[in-house]
Amino acid sequence: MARRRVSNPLALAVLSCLAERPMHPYEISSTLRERGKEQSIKLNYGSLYSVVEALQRHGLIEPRETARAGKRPERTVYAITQAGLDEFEDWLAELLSTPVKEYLSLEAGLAFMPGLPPDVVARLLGIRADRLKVELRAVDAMHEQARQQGLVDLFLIESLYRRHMLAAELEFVEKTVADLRAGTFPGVKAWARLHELRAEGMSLEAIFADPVRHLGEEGRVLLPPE
Amino acid sequence: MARRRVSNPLALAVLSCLAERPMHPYEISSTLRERGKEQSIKLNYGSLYSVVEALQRHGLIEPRETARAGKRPERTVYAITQAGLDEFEDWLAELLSTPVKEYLSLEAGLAFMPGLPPDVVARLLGIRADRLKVELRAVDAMHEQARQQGLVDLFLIESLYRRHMLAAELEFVEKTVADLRAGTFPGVKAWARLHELRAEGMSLEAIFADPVRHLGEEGRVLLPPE
DNA sequence: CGCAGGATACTCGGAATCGAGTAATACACC
DNA sequence: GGTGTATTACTCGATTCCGAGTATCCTGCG
Repeated sequence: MARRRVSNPLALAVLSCLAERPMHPYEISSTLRERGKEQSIKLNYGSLYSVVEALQRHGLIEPRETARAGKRPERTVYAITQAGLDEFEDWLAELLSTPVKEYLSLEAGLAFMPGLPPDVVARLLGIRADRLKVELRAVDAMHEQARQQGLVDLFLIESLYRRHMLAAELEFVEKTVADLRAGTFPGVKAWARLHELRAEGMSLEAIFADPVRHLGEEGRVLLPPE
Repeated sequence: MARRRVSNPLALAVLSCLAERPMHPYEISSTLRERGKEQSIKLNYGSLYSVVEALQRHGLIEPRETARAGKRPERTVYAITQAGLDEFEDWLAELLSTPVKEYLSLEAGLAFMPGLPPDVVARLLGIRADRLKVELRAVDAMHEQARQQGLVDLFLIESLYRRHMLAAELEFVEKTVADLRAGTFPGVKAWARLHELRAEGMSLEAIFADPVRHLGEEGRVLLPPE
């Protein structure tokens, strides 16, 4: 992703619009919004205009005409160049063929999960599960409506993917909550004990200094591997 | 996420380390790396030092001592404050309980998928599926090794989540490839025809002007809803 | 006819990001 | 004792991001 001349995904959206026909920046943003693409690509004005400028600088698009209606700010209409078309296809091919490491917010949360006691984590993840269900219902309602308007899957595919991933996350969260609640989550006893001691005023440093003594055999997992 | 004083997730990682004991920035980075957290949180030096400075500015951490060994650059050791501990717990709770809209790169790719012909897309997604399988095997090997070293799920949870999501993505990609190959993907005929016409030199604008004529009945989906 | 409210069309500058570069020390090995 | 490579520990500034703010125009309604 880093080696692309213009790396903001919004640039791909701009190229995609201009591959259809010349437009001015604001028209691009309206078109994307109308088609629901702003669900898949972060769209904000600041980025749009700087991305358009960068695309022009690199010869991927070029200004076609600058019309001025009345005292409005002038609108510059851009057209895609051959280099831009090539870049669009190449970029799209890369996006489809090559997984990139994404930093999901839940992954960050889970990475530091032991920082809260297990019963609290179970409660919080339970809340997340409820919210995911709400989101899933909203996506389903949207699909229902889109289908009634005659839209085929071809134009909903990114949303279907989104739904699939939401459902997968829900599955994982619910399984984790169940394990925590049932006490079958490996290491949960030492984890709970650690937070009890902390609540009694013991410092993490003191607990880590001799985990087996403070947390029992399960505390052994805190010792360095060697 | 926007209302947090320091919004870079790396700040959460810093707080998490300092909740254990005071450290200097470089030590934080080594600790995170050692524990594999840099898989879940983007860690680079530039961000680390600016995040530490921001945390200090907001009173979430404070400098404890600045040691200088020889002519080395001085190392400032930071400790977490009570405000920092509160922020850590609150942030963690939010991450666990509240889904946020993430912009996945495949979602962007799928959103503009019709920009390439269906057979090409099928091939590209096939490549992606292969790469996902490679990644899954790598994750599995890592887990195998971690378990042999006595690590419990508690410290692998973020990686287990990652694996779960990778598997879900693979499932979606394989299903889509199968539908495309079988020709059962809704709208695929018009989509393929559109790229044939383009290859013959017809412009997208011309095709969109009268989709039903150029693409047959299936082309109707390109007409505006009304 | 006047005017509120929405759509159109951007601008701006402060904040965040990033990774290459630097510079000192430690350690191994010949 | 010299040399080369790895590790420690950061710095810097060029880019990128972003969203609140601004200014104009259109439209319908009383």
